[in-house]
Order: sequence, then C-alpha cells, then structure tokens
Amino acid sequence: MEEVKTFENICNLLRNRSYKLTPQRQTILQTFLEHVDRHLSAEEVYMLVKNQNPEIGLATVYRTLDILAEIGILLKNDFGDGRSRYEFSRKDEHHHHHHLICLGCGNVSEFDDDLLESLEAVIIKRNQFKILDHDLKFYGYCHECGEGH
Amino acid sequence: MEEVKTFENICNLLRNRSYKLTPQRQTILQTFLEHVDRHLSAEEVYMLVKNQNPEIGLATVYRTLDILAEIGILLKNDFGDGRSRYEFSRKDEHHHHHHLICLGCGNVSEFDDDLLESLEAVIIKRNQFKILDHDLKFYGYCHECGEGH
DNA sequence: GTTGTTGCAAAGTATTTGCACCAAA
DNA sequence: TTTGGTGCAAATACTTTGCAACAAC
Repeated sequence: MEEVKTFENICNLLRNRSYKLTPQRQTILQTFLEHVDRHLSAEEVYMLVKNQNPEIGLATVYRTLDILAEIGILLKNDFGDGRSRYEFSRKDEHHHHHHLICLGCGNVSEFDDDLLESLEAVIIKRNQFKILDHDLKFYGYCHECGEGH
Repeated sequence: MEEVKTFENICNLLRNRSYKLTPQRQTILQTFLEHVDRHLSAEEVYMLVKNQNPEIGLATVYRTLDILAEIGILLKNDFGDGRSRYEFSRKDEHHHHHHLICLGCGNVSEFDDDLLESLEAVIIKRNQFKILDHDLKFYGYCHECGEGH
C-alpha cells in the first residue's frame, strides 16, 4: 500500500503536496534518516542541522518539523519534559508503538503491542466514545538505571 | 489504610508536612472539592478562586497546585493542550484511571481498567524495564460530538 | 518572633508569527 | 515570474522566580 520511506520517496511526497524542496528541508530530513531510532526535540534537530548548514534558523526547523509530521514522515511525541519530540515514522505505523521512558537517563525505548485493540472495543461500547488514537507511556527505570531503584 | 479525603483531613495533611494553612490554600482546596470530577487548569482555578478571594495571585495558584499534587491531593495531567490540568484524587488511586479526551468539545471522561497490569508484567520481562507509572490516553469523539465523525 | 507565604512584576522556556528578502519551480 | 520559504526579531502562552511585605504558628 505505502512505499518504503527513502529519502527520494519523501522528497516526492513533499513535491506532491506542493511543498518546495529546499536545502534546509533536505538537511533536516537527512538528520532524521541518520537518527532513525531517536526522539529529537526541535532544539536538538537545530543543533545537529547547524553542523551541515550554520545559516539555518530555529523557526525553519519548527516549521519543517510541523510539515513532516503533517505528511506522516515524523511522529510528534510528548514525553512530559516540556518540549515536543519527533521520531522518524517507519512505513506501517498507524498502528503505532508505545514508549518506555526512563526516569533515570531520559532514554526512550519502544515496544509494540496489540493488547490495546481489544481494550478499545470495550471502551467504545461502555463509554460511547469513538476512539481515533491512543497514547500509552510507561515511566520507570531502564536496565542500566534500574540498579539503585 | 488511607483516610477519606475530607477538607479537614487534607488540612491536617498540610499541617503534618509543615505547610501553613492559609486562606488562599483553603479556597483553592475548596474549589477542587466543589469540582471533584473536573480537570482544571491553573488559569481556570484562578478564575474560580477569584470569586471567593479577588486578591489572590496567579503565582499563588501555581504554587498551591504544586504542593497539593506533591502530597497526593491532586493529580497533575497533561492532555496535550499546552497546559497542565489538575483533578482531585480520590483515596484509593495509585492504581489510577485513564482518560478519554474528546477532540470535539475537549471534555475529559475517565475509565478504570486493570488490563495494563498484565501488560506491565510482559514489558518488565521482555524489556528489562522497571515500571513505576503509566499514562494511557484515548483521543476521539464523545457521544455528543461523535455524530459527524 | 520565626519561618513560610503572598502578590507583583520580571524572567524563563518552548513555540509561533510578521515581515522583508530570497529561492524553488 | 510566481509562489512559497527563509532568517530574524518580536510576540505569545504557560510557568517559575526574586523580593519585600505579610501572616500563620
């Protein structure tokens, strides 16, 4: 159904939506392709991107992140640290994964799960609530940080 | 184990922690007792409280919400609308409920569930992650707003 | 009388926006 | 050449903090 998200495919996706393919956008995109497993804040992207292109402005980073999230290239997350974090979205993910957030080192790991599907059915029936999306986070300590706790 | 959270009990809880029982704090507490089922932002609390005590400052509201959350009287929530929302915490809730957030009217309803307990066990084993807390939110449309969607 | 608390205004942090200039198509 | 994009600085929104006056204990 959906194609693999290569750099070229994403560029085409932008063009199809009549977004222009500027060097700034390419650089930001490149950054995410080089950090596929990371959950980057705007500030972090800005820092990484400035190595390639020191002229770039923070506002441009924010605007680009918005666009890339809107067209489904990035997923926007809120891990409760007061800033939005973006991750590269692999192809088959409406049915998205959940996050394990380490209170020690701040690292975020992921896990997939289908259990919530059945839970949603119960909620729809019991609460008369039409569910479009869900967000599940676990807070705790990862293997490395877990010793003392 | 834990007592019912009456106004008096909460006042004692504050005193035990050597927090002073000021009229401002009493008014804010009162406000939550009168809106047990609501998820109020600092600004909303501020508005409600000003009726009783027009002298009160917004900073005092923020400080009091912090304290009440810290001692477990209130639960601090983030529903992704850019502000923190506080709800009165009933007595037996480490094992807390989850939220259904309506994208139409912004209303937040609640539901209890035990399904996550078994899920946590799986995660602990598979990911070597010690879970302290979880946060589950469903986004969609409530019964009233659901018609068009 | 101590010590914590208040109100205010200023500062802080993340994000958005207005605008003149610039560049992709 | 048209249309959208960029960088910058200013504005916005929520929250926190410094501080002198004040009130609970």
